[in-house]
This record gives sequence, C-alpha cells and structure tokens, in this order.
Amino acid sequence: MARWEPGADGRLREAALTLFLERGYEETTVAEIAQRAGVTARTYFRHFADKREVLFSGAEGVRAGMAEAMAGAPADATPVAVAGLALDAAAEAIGHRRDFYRQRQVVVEANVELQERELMKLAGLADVLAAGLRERDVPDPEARLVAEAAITVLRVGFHRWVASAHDTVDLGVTLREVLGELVGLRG
Amino acid sequence: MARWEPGADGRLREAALTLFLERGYEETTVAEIAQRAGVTARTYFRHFADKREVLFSGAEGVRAGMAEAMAGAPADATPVAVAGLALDAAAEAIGHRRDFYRQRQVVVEANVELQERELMKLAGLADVLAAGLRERDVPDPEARLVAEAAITVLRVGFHRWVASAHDTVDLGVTLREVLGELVGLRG
DNA sequence: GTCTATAGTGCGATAGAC
DNA sequence: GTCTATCGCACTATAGAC
Repeated sequence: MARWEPGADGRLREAALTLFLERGYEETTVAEIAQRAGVTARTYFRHFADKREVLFSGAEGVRAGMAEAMAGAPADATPVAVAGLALDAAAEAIGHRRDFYRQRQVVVEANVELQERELMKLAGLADVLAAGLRERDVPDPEARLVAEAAITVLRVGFHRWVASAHDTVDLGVTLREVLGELVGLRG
Repeated sequence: MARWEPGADGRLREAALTLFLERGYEETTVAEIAQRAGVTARTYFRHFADKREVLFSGAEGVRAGMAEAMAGAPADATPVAVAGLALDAAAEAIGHRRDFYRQRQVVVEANVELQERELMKLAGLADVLAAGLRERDVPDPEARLVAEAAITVLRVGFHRWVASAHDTVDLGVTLREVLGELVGLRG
C-alpha cells in the first residue's frame, strides 16, 4: 500500500464543497477539510494558495480554452467576433457541469470573500482576452474595451444560466444571446 | 485638550496610504497604521471592517451620487442614457482628486487582495445601477446588462484616466468617450 | 482592552517512485 | 542517487470573541 492515497487534489475539492454547503464557508476550517480528505492542513496549502482557491481552480481550463479559440480564429474576424469565439470556448469548458456550478454558486453567493475571488478570476480572463486581441493586432484601447465587454457578457450570461429553472438551457447559447444584446445597445 | 485628537478616521486613511506607499501593503501591519494615527489596532477595526477597507471607504459617496443622478433623470431617458448620467455623477465624485487616486492605484495594483476588494466595490456599484434602472421600470434582464456594461465603462475609463500622462484629462469626458465606444461596438 | 482561533508560511524530516 | 508529495512543528498577523 502506498504511503498516501493518490488524488488528494480532487478529494480536497470535493470535501471542501460538501462542507461549505453543509455548514457554510466561514464556519468550515481548513483543518476540517483536510481531515475529511485524509491529509493535513499543510498539504491543503500546498495544493491551493489559500482557503478560497479550492473553489476556483477550474479557471485555468477556461483560460486555456479561450486563448486557444482566439489563436485559431479566422484572420479576418472582427474583435467582437473573436471575443465571441472565446466565449464559445468558455461555454465549452464550463457548460457541461451545471449541477456543480449551481452548488458552487450557492456557496459563493453566501460569502463576500468568495465573490471577491470570483471577480478576480474573471478579471484574469479579461486579461487573457485583451492579450489575445493584441496578438491579433487590435490596438490597445479597443482590445481592452472588447475584452472587458466580453467578460461582462460572461458574467451576466453565466448568472442567467445557473439561475435558470430549466436544465435544458445551454450556456453557449445564453452567452451568444447576451453578446447580441450588448452589441445591440443604443444610447 | 481633548482625550483624543479629532478625525481618527481621516488620520488612519492618511497613515495607511503613506505606509502602504513606503513599504507595501503586506509589509505594513494594522498595528503600525494605528500607531501612526495615534490610536490602537482595536480602534482601526472599529472604523474599518478589515485591513483593506481603509482604501475603499470613498465608494459610499460614489454610490450615493449615482443613485441620486438616476432618480433625477428625465422620465423619457433610455436605459443607456440613465447609465450615462450615473457615470457623470461618478466622475463628479471621483474626478477632482486625481493625485490621490494615482497614489492609491499604485498600492492597489501591487496587491491582489486590494484588487479583489476594488472589483467587489465596482460590483456593488453595478447593483446600485441595476436597482436604479428597475426603479424606472426597465425589466430585469436588460437592467442587469446595462448596469454591468456601465461598470465596464467605469472600470476601463477610470483606468485610462489614472494612467494618463496628462493632468488635464477629465474623468467625465473619458467615461463618455468609452461609453460611446461601447455602444458603437459591432459584431 | 485582552485573549484566542484560524489562516497562512518556512523549514527539516520522511517515504516512496524512478 | 534524484524527484515529488507528504507530515509535523514553530511561528506571525488578522480578526473576532470575550
């Protein structure tokens, strides 16, 4: 038998979400999460930079998907069209686990620290988008604005999607709808 | 002579910004800020909910200004026009102290925790905007989208403004420019 | 105004995989 | 032997409880 069971990372994530749902984020200590996952608190902090990060480690996959989608977009695509493809990729990375994100959302909405981290992760995605647009020679004032606008679409659309009463709602479709509404805005 | 000097609040704010600029946010303890302001750490936490909040207490004035501007907007104004008036009010509350916000920005950009709090304050302003639009009978999916889009304008425009090399740039003008760019976006 | 719990860090030791 | 994941302990500062 191995000295330790493999997959500490996944066990910690699952233990954390379960405990946060049962007793709340603040009322759960890192030591308790670690114990439930069969490791020590010191190991928790080796996997996650801080207590909150256990709920947000999925963002890396989204970043990668968006960057790849932008790099592969047609050369003549407009900035907004490129952002649309990046949003499609985000939907691809997120949209197949609505149950998980609904549970996670309950925890996040109950705690300000977690909301802060969520916004920071979204800001990081905006940076990825802006960098991807600049890579395609979109000049910086416009690249920044389109990137931030696309993240607004992601935030608003994601919220509609997790709050929706129907399982059948597709995240990708929702994001495209919101993007259409945004570019349709008039003063 | 009074038992304590008046304006502990203002002294704490000033002491905090000075120390954060000199030695960095993380390297400064609450006890040091309190000592420089002539109070105890306990008093610091009576004035500010946590260590970070000392840099963000100005947000309340912005909230109030935006809410008032929206309530006073013409009855036939479009949602985007109402958001524009709210942005004008935000510029009014912020724009006259560019030096302060430039210094503050140096501190915030050097620390992730502070960036998280900043994003949370902006999200709070989005809530104010959405509520103000709903008050004017703008239905909720649109109210939310316009509110979040306006905060995108505020974020992008504020950043251009503090980063500008010229003292003469006006925040209100900048926000109007960015709002125009956003509603001008096409797919 | 003091006391305490918890988050988070640094470092050395350990045990297995390769 | 090297590399990696873990433990265990000592330690500081925040933040809240008493």
